[in-house]
Formats: sequence, structure tokens, C-alpha cells
Amino acid sequence: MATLAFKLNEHLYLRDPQHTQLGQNIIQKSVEMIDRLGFEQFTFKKLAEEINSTEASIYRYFENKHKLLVYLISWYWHWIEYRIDIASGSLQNPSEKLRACLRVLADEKKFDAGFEFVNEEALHRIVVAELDKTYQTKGVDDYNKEGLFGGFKSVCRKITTVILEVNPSYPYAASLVSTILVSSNQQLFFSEHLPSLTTIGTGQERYTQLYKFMENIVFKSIQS
Amino acid sequence: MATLAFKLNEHLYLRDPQHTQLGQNIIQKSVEMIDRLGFEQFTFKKLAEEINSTEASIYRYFENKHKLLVYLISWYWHWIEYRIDIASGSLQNPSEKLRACLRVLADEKKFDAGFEFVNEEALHRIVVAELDKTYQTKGVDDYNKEGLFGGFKSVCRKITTVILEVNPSYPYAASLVSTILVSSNQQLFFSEHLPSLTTIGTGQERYTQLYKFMENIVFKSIQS
DNA sequence: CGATTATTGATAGTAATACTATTATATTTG
DNA sequence: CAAATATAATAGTATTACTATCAATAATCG
Repeated sequence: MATLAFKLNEHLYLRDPQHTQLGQNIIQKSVEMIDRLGFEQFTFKKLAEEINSTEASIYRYFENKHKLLVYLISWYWHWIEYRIDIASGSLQNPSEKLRACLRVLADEKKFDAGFEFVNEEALHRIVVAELDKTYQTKGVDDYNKEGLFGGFKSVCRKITTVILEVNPSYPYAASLVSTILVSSNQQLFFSEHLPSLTTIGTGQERYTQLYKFMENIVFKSIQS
Repeated sequence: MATLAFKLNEHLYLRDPQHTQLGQNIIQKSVEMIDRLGFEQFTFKKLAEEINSTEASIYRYFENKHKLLVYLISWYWHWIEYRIDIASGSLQNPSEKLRACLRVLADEKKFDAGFEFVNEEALHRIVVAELDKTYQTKGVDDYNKEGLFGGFKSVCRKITTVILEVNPSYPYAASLVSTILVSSNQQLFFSEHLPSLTTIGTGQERYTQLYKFMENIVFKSIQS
């Protein structure tokens, strides 16, 4: 299988990690470590040890660990968009397209062989556990000016467009979409850690339950 | 007006800050500072300087700054529940009760004279900007065992109950409520920092827009 | 192929953060 | 008033999040 790569915003990194061995090691191992340790406990020093490199070398790729997190999660949203395109590309019916989008969002994330050095399963757990940290920061406006949230926005825009195809007069499309994009991950988080806040369970059927919840909320909200 | 106080979970603090002058100074000034600096830039050292006390003294009240944040946001949810009780207490009709809940959530937060040393306007901005940091941490399960999320859960439970009064067979009540609790704050955040993700504007009418969005999502979702 | 250039590693250092410990001084309470 | 408690003052530590310098190695280019 051909190895694909996404063109991510240049301000996310100092040197493109997809182009070098060290860069790929940083991506691969940081996904594993942030998943395991959590973002707060993760440091460039620990990462350097694990990939047999140095802190200084990692700093040549990423300004700081927060930008690395934003990079990884941006990568995730590009990947989601790519999967949405595959899943909905051939569909004509707007409602069917919308259902396809929701299915991509709610689906269990499995390793995608198209992207060798990214473990999508672990990355999705990072998104579930850390997503909000990408924008809940005083630097959000600067980040936004640099276009660092382009991946997320692009997915949001795409699904918003589909919703407006289903019902052109629905007035809250963007808000509904950003709500479910965040909620689809948050509900999985709650199901694991704060189960009284959700109706999603912890078994294998959780992804089906999540899908049904999202389908209910979206289709009922937009019906005129 | 009588000064009220909420009985917050004991594990949130080492010494109850509501009972002493220093404690009240900590609460009052930390709200102002976290609002101004953001949670990451806020430190106990800076806080100590502003209230003419010492770092060590603050550590006698709170284990660390994260628990202080959890304390403040827990206080916020207790306050919301108190306002929901006032607003919905006299209502009989379940749909009207639900609307009253949503109104409390979507309303602009103004200073509540019942609680002298808490600036609810600033505290609400903190909730909008930092809410997810309270639970998006590796320590979430320990925190939860200690009951530190009791305020949030209690509000969630209360509104869930009202939803089930409106439609006893709606299967996603808890998920819908936790989704809108988070979303009601997130949409305000987006309207300020990432406006393409929301239909909410930045003017005075934003709270009305937020309410309408929430009413739409909730009532349409639960209708059978 | 040899010279230049870019990349990485090794090492060191700094300011700030998130605490902990100790002791002295107030302040409250019984 | 004595005893207990709360606070202030001060000091100290380990870790974090970087920055700087220079040597070694690898890639590339004329």
C-alpha cells in the first residue's frame, strides 16, 4: 500500500516531521507516549530518551509540546476528512451523505495502513482525552490566525454544507456540527470515566450507541 | 441580603476557604486572576503577591492549583443548580421546567449579590475558557471517586430527570444533557475565538441566540 | 570526489514552576 | 491568660521548558 501524507499547516512545526526519520520517530513515539502518560506528564525529555535522541533535537521540529499536540490532533482531523471523502464521495443523496459523515465520526478507529508511522487507535484516544487542550489556551487567537485549526474547521465546514443540503433553512448548522464533533469524543470519554453523564456503555456496542445518539440529535434537530 | 454559602465536597480543599478571610481572599482574587491570565499563566506565587500572603499559606487551603480550579468550577455548578431550583421550582409543566433550565444555562451571568466574594461574571468566563481542564486529566478517576464532580453531575441529573418527565421514552437523556451543558459554554468560546464554528454572534443578542439553539436541539431531539 | 551545507548529538546552562520544610509571630479560643 | 491554631517569612528542591554552543556525522552538489 502506498504511504500517504497530509499537507499540514506549516506553522504547526519548525521542520516537517514527515520528511525525516527522526521526525517520524517523534510522531510515532509521541503518540504512544501521550496516550500512555497523558499530555501533562509527557515531556520532550522523556520522548528524547525513548527515541534515543536529545531534547534539543526535538525542539528543532516543534516549538513546544503544545504545538506538537496541536499538530497530532490536526493530523487526526485531516485523516477524518479524508475518511469522510472516501465514505461519502460516491453518494448523491444528502441524507445518506450526512449519515456517512456521522458514521465516520462515531466509528471505532482502527490502524490505517496508509499511514505507516501513525497509530490511529492511540491517536483517537488522545483526541478523546486531550482535544479541548488544543484550543482552550490564551494563545488561541494567535494559533487561529496562523491557521492551526484548519483541519477541524474544514471538517466542520464540510459537514455543515451537507446539513444545508438536507435542509437549506436550518439556522444553526455550524453550531450543531461543532457541538457533535466535540460531543462524539466527549461522550466516549464520559463513558469511560464519568458514566453517569452518558448513555453510552463501555462494551463493543458503544460505537453503535454513539452513532445512534448522534443520528438522533442531528436528524431530529434539522428536520423542518 | 444574606450571604449564602454552598457546601462543597471536602476533598476539594484542605481547609475550607469560605470560613476565613484569607480563604475568601484566595477565592476572590483567584477568580479575577485566572480570568485575566488564563489558568496556565496563573500561579500560587502570583496570587500570594496580590493578596499579600505567601505561597505556603495558599497551599494550606488547596493541594495545588488544579484543585483550586476544580473547586471554583464546582462552585459554579452548585450556583447553577441553585438558580435552576429558583427558576423552575414553582413550575408544574415539564416542558416549561425544561425551558427554565435552558434559560439558566444560556443566560448572561451577572454578579449575584448573595455571594459576596465571588464574581460570577468572571467565574463564568473561566468556565467558558477552562471547563474541560477540570476532567481532562489523568487523575479524573481519582477525582471522581472522591466526588469532586458532584456539582456538574447533579445539574446533569436534574435536567435529565426533567427531560424524562417531558418524554419518558427518550433513550439518550443523560448524553443529550451532558452534551448541551458542555456545548452551551463551548459555543460562547467559539463565538469569540473561532467564529466559523458557530452561528452565535458576539453582540448582546448572543445569549438569546444560544438559548434558541439549545431549545431547538433539545426539544426536537426528545420529541417522539 | 571533495567541499560545502544541513542535520543531529552531546553537553551545559537558565529561569520559572510546583511544591515541601522549618521556624517565628500573630491571632483566636477555651 | 495559656494553649492551640493560623499565618508569615524564609529557604530549599526537583522538575520543566526551554536556549546556546560546538563537535560529529550525513547528505548534496558542483
